[in-house]
Amino acid sequence: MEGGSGFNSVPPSNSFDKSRVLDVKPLRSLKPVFPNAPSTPPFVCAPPHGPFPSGFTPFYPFSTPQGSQASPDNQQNTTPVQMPMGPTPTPLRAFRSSQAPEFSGAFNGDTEPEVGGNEDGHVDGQKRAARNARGSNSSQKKTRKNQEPGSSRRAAPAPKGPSANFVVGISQIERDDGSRELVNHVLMTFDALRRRLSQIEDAKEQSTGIIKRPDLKASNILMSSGLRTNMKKRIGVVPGVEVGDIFFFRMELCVVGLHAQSMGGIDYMIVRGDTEEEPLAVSIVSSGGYDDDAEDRDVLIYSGQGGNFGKKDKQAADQKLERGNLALERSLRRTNDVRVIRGMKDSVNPTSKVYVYDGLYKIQESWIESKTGCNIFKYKFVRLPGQPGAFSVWKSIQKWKEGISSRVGLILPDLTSGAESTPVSLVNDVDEEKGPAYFTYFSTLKYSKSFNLAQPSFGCNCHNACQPGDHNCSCVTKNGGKFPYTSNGILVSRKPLIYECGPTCPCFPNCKNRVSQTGLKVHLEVFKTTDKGWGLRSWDPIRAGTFICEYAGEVIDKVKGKQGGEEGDNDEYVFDTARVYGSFKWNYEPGLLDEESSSESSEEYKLPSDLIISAKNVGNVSRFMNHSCSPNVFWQPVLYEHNSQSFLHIAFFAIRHIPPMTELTYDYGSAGSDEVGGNSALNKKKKCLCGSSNCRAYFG
DNA sequence: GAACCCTCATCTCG
DNA sequence: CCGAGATGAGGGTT
Repeated sequence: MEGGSGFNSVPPSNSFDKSRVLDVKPLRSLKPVFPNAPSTPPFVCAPPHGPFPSGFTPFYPFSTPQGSQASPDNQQNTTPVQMPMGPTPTPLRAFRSSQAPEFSGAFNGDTEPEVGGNEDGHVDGQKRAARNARGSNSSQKKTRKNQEPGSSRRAAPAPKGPSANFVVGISQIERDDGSRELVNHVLMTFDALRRRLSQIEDAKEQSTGIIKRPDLKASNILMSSGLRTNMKKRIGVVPGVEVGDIFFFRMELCVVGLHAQSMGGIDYMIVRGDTEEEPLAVSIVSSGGYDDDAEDRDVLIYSGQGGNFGKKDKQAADQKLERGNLALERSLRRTNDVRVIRGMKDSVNPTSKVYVYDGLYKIQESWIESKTGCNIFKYKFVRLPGQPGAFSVWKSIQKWKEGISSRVGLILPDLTSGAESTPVSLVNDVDEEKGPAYFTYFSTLKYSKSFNLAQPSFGCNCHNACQPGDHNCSCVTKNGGKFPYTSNGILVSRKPLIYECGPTCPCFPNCKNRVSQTGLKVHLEVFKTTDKGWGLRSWDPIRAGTFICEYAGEVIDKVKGKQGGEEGDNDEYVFDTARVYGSFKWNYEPGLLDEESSSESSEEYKLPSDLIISAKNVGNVSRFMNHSCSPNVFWQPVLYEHNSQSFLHIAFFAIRHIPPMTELTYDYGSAGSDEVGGNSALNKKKKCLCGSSNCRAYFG
């Protein structure tokens, strides 16, 4: 693979290594910008193929015992996609007969079927509010009746009462129908709360060994505050949720309206036709509890629910054609789209799961299988064509990792030549360029002198790993008494400055307060973008708050002026904390918990002094991260000691959950206008290519 | 391993 | 008979 063109991969030497030479000019976001269309859902919901057969089919319950409804055995190896032996789709004439023109749109979200029952969630909201009140969270805003009795929400979409529709900034309409911004906001609030609750839990004495569920607590608070969106159930696309989006908790699916059941795998709604009501499936979660067949990328064999399979001390039984199973059956006949969420093991954190929204599917057939004498329903889901890859991307990555198929366009399997514990691949699948320009890989900062603090500084005295609740640990104290990371190493809050344990501290290297010093944890890839030169992305899913990498390079001494002489002027690889960075909010809102001082959770950086780093000649993966005006990564100053001297570092963390193969970006900020040389600062600005809806057009 | 939470279905009461 | 509220069942998750 590597013998080829361009450069030689020479064995790594531990000393100064100039061998990792990649000799092409760097390029970093310099092309003209074509702003993307606003973030509409990435695909249109087109009917999968051709016109459907019309007319009636005789009522076709597969509940009529297994007779002719073949088990897949006798058709297993035939082509899966076209015309199965399943029932003919019944057109949806029963609904909106007056104006349902074609079948196609009728059930895919264009026209909305009536929703029966569950007129709203307020009842539950109140119940929960009451429940919470007796618990410790008494501070939630009261859920009010935000809908007058008798006003159907469909009939009266406009906000009614003047102020009645706002709780924590989300209007009733927004709670019904979301948007990308809203979904992101809700998810970020959820996770910020969750992290904070974990932090509180971590800090408790071990004696209270009760396992708490911060995810449930967080969602509880959101739900009872009305901080959620897409509450209105719907078939098809959920506004603001995109194919490929990932989630780490079932509750996240709930609060954004992707899948309302907190546990159940099948979510459905009652749809009212002219004559009768029937349940139709809107979404399913396949998470491995049943033996679903998820080998194929576009096909999913899904098992019905119930029957006590896999549960201990419960008698297995036949599954019944009711609830979710019934809804799936009806959806098969109605051929409506069903959202599919695939859950799988999180490779980074094996005890938990990742859920990938894999877009819309249709149910193509169903049958009954027998397992240990009991009947199980099986449903064959087939993915609608034309949607962006989601689960399939995961499958590919899995193959790359197993070495079964190598990455297309792979130039180097590890451009760090072992300098990092996790390899970083170098890939170009868009053109012939063989790699970025020469630089030396180095995984941290090169300081020419120490970072002077007024007060002398020393590490802690812990002799094992520092404990979150330990007030004798000076490192914890320096962080305001709050451990900056959760037990699985996720950053809780942005802060003016984070104090980690350093080489001076006697605590073990596995101390949780050294997150930014432990090297890369996710498998990154430097890749050629189509219009921004080289960029950075990850093979692994990344949780919000995950440490990604630090900005490595040579610290520039301001006194000496511009290092590197003339070239300093157009050094594209400078990181400067003195730039102007737009403020943004990442932390939990203290009002949602019983916490007073919001000043304590300031997100403004406060540095002992400015830090300028150049990664032009020496650097790590960070130098490839491009700018975006709506980034998914932010930087955070981190301080730790070495030989009684403090050193400042810049650590990058994920703003939100980042699906695999999504480009990682952060906000480069802009040079202040007070820069020496007047308008030279302006000249240095570059056109932005981030394409986000709130793009500032220039950066740098 | 235990302690959870959301929705739907059904029941009760006015 | 209807709607509002209460209660129970169901389904896995972390």
